[in-house]
Amino acid sequence: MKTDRLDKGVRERLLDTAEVLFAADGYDHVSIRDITRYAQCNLAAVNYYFKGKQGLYLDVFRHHMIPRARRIRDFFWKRIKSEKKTTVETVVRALTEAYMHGPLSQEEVEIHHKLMARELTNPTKALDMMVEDVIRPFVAEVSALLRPDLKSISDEELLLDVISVFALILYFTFGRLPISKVTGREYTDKYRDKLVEHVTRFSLYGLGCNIKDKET
Amino acid sequence: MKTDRLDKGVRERLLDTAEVLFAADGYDHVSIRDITRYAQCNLAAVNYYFKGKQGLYLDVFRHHMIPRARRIRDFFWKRIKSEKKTTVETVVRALTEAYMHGPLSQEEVEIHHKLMARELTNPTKALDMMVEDVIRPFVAEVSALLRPDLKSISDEELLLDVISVFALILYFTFGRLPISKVTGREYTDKYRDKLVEHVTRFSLYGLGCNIKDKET
DNA sequence: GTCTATAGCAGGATAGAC
DNA sequence: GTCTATCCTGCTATAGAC
Repeated sequence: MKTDRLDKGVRERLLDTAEVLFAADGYDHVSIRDITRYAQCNLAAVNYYFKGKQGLYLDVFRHHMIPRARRIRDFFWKRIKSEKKTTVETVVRALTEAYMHGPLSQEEVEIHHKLMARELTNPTKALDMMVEDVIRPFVAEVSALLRPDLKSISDEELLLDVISVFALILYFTFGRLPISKVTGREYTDKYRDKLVEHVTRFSLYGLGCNIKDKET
Repeated sequence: MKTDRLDKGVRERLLDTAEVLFAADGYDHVSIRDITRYAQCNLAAVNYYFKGKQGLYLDVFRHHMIPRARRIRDFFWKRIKSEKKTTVETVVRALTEAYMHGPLSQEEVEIHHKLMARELTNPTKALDMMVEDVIRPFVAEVSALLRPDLKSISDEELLLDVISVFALILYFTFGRLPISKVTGREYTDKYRDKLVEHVTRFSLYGLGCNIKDKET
């Protein structure tokens, strides 16, 4: 995200900068004075382009967050379609890796989840957008994929199962802070690999399936 | 928490009120003007008793959050000690119910998790206090309880397993908002029972153990 | 101990020059 | 389209009367 180059146009620079700052410090702690200073443009530009701070915030979701979430989804689907056969294991693994080793840079993952986490605790219109445009459809698609292999459970149970898998993935991705505090381990690349394995295994067992042994 | 009665003393009223308001709207959105108005005391009282807004916030954690978390822990232990034999199932179930059907009123659960969720995304000194005083010891205790039944895995795996169980419990407790949006169901008592069953089952399977059938 | 009044600052928004 | 200057509101914190 260090692409706030001056050749990008004020509008884009504002979106880039605002996203980084909002993620880092939260909506309230960031002033439009901060944003315009970092974006190297004038204070009034925010009002000119986005009709105010709130408008800028929503446009960050419209133009960055939603497309980025779609990239995770596309990555997942490409993976699924490349498999000969979709089993519970391939689905869960593809999902975990789409988040943890997917199309997003580490920096983007960080930003994305910080903003999402903030929305969960301070819900605004942006959360509704994410739920409607990305989360709900994605959950539905994953549920449909798993349906054939989990015949014995109800639709409602299936939904809760899928949510649980997402919960684990999200928790281990965005909860790095307390997790690091409790485990005493930094999120190095190596540790992230370990977490991917852990989440995949735990989810698979959780779904009631046995995972085939697989060299890590 | 509607116990902000005038006979409680200004100090206690301020702690009660501040907790409710901070949980509902977040530290930044709540002014000491709001707090003192609701607590029916003077604006200057916050500075007099707590040396400022931040001091009040930290004292909410010291005097409400930490003791409350300890109550969950105590509830869990009482339950464990009443069992003839501690199995993985009894531990997981006791843990889930301590959070979801435990010693806290629904209102307290709400407040507690909102404040914790806010700390996770906006970490302050309060999070360190919670981790050191409550979370880390509790995780260690649960790990020790499970150790005998999960001999085959390393300490590190065990820790991740325990964190995963907590992750599910916390997600389904504090993540009610997006979950309701996705499932389209309100968190009624009946639905909460269902969630307890789901979390317990998913965790047990996740830990690699088979759950005995049990009438729901 | 409790209150009023106010200092002192920072923020969002906007009017209007260029 | 871009910028400066400014308005207005709201905040925390404190000084000092009672």
